[in-house]
Amino acid sequence: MSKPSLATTPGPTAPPGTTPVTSQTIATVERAADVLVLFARSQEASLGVTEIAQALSLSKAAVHRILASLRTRMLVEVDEDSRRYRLGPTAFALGVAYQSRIDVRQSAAGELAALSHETQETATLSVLSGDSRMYVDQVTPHREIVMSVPLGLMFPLHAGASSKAMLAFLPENELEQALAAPLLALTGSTFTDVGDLRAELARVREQGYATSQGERQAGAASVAAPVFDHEGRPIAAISICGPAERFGQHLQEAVTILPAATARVSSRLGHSSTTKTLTQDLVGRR
Amino acid sequence: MSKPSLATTPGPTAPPGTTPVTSQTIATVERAADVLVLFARSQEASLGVTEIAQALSLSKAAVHRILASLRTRMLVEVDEDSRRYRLGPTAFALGVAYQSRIDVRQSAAGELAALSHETQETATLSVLSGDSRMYVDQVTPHREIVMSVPLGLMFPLHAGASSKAMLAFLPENELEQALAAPLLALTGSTFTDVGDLRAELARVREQGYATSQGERQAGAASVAAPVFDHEGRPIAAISICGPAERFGQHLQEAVTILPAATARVSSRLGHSSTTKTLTQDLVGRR
DNA sequence: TTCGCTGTTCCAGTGGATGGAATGACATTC
DNA sequence: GAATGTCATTCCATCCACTGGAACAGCGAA
Repeated sequence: MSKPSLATTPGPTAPPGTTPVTSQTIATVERAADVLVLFARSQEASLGVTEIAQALSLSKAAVHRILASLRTRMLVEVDEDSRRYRLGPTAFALGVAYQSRIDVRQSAAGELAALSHETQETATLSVLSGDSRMYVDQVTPHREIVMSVPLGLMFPLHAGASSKAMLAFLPENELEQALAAPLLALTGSTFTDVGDLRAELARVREQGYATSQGERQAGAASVAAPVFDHEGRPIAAISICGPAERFGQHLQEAVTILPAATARVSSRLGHSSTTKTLTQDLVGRR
Repeated sequence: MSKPSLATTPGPTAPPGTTPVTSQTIATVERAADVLVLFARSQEASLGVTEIAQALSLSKAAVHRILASLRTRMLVEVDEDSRRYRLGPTAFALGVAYQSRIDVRQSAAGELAALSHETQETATLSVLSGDSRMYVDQVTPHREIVMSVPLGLMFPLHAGASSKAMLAFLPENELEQALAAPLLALTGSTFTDVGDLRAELARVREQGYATSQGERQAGAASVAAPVFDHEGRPIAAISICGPAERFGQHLQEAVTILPAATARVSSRLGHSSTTKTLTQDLVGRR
């Protein structure tokens, strides 16, 4: 037993992401975090104590104490009448704080607006986090039928143009880790065979961008290119997306302006041409 | 000793708001919440363990364990190189979830856009939470010089038009509680005398709206009116605000359209004319 | 009323969080 | 390149505070 026992209770909620997190953790804090995550994920506007306790396999007493604690910091609020709980203003403050800190969002905001304007389709920004990605911004064009993506939700890295754009440029070990998990089908077009996906990722590396026809969302088409940080790691992706019936044939046109836009964002984040060679090495790999 | 000892350690971070929260709480969870709140409040993009430990008077070991725990749920992230921590994507997800739940935001969005368009000034939405308020939305006009308010930050209830609009219609006991605390001056124009403020609140109740000339923010002028929920409680306020030198003289013009807008939002939230009589009772009070 | 369902509080027992000190990992300085 | 300072991280025995089952309370429905 050389490795220290990782105290973490292997609860129902998914463990680590890319980083193993070997450090000692506090079970109570993780439980409290699970409660918050449950509020974020749940479709319900408010949750009851019993409901939460069942969903997380905790005792009602424990959930009640956690909610009382979160309440003192206004992370959750209680409806005095129905005795049901909902997220509090501090949750909003955390979201605003996160947005203002991630500089990729500021760096990309202008490009999103320009891309959306030029293509008259929706431009989105996703960030990589662990083994998932999340939309953090979008700009929709002024027209009747537009595509709108859900902000703040996690999506797997094997489905959709933005996902593949980042996945393709991940370091070998992280890529393998991502491909190790079963490839769940979100739609009928999602890659579910690892071999097919590997071939697709090789294409993405050669081209520098990825396309998708309804892989994540049926009826949607998109092009996406990765954004690199100062170390040459893919940390975000910008996509242009729209309804498949009208945008499906115009993906190639969007490709002419997209990689230039992501390159500008990358360079603003300190991604130099020297680090770029690092990504060039990946092109040949299978 | 009829009252059970409330276990909560009376830490440096502010305790309860309006609701006493007598329930038993978990000190560890409150500490973890304090860490998150610190991230939200801090201007720094990232924080170190020692920094956090000092700010919250906790041991480095405790802070480290808390961060490790929050990390497993991606509420915070680590920069592997600098070993400094920052908010993680789950923080963003919580913010988005909060936004999508508070229906006052949806109900008011259209009104904000219309008000901003008509006045060519900034329209804002604040929500009441405990003994503070927070901006949750704003619409700025398309012109060179515009006023922009900070979303997600807490402000006291005695300064600014939005604050006074809500404070004036609070139930007696909550109003007294709010007035019990010392009235800190945010600018030279902030009400710091309780008597003056009471007289001002009586005016607000008669008029149905509040005005401010630089009470919260020097150089800003604003008009605000309250939004009521189905129980007749003031839960939010809509304001129109702009730079004092050009908007200061036009407050009265904005008043003609603002109360109608807030009334529409209130009624959308179930505020009927019968409950309105409840607020009428307040008008006479001193 | 009685039932069944909530959320909340109580309690004693013990498992786990605690903090001081030791260690490791970098930078920065001499 | 050794030495110093400053971080983050880990270790460990102590003891406190979190735990969960059960009892209680409050509500609406039958």
